[in-house]
Amino acid sequence: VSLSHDSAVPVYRQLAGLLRKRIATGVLAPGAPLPSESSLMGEYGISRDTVRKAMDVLREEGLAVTVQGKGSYVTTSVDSQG
Amino acid sequence: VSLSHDSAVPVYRQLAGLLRKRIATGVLAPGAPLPSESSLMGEYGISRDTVRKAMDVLREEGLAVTVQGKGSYVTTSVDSQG
DNA sequence: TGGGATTTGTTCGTATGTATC
DNA sequence: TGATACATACGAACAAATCCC
Repeated sequence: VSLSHDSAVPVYRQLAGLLRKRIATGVLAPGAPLPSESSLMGEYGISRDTVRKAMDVLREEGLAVTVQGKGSYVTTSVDSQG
Repeated sequence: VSLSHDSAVPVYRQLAGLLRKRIATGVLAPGAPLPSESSLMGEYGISRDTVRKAMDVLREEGLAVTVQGKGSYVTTSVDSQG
């Protein structure tokens, strides 16, 4: 699995889609920690800025929650307020 | 206070003028921090590029100084070298 | 109590591409 | 052609929260 800079789809959206699929398929279960920013940077050879934009997307979609100093986690029922 | 895209005056110059007035009237005193790029982006619904162009104008006029990782500040006497 | 490592939060610096006027 | 404006992407610095020893 890799990301392309030669795509019409921005890299940060490609990464968001990739993580979204892991969540949808249960590879990342509710409450599970998502990879840290630095690990995603290293794994895909992208900048922190791009990683964070991808996380922004997932948070807006309600799929992830982030805690400063800890990390990001797949949303659980208690994280949802709807 | 808002900015218009339907003006002969570019948005970045409108923003520069708006901040210049705040400085002139003392709303923003010497040494005071100016709003961050992201807050100005959000407040006026404009891009970072446009915000930065406005700050360029203020710096050229000697009204503001900018420090990476910190922010921009209204010029004080010690900031001036003339 | 303290210090270091890890992680996220926020800020500015720079470059490139695209679209519009 | 050039100025304006937005989006994307990578860097760099500083700040704050967490965790562990």
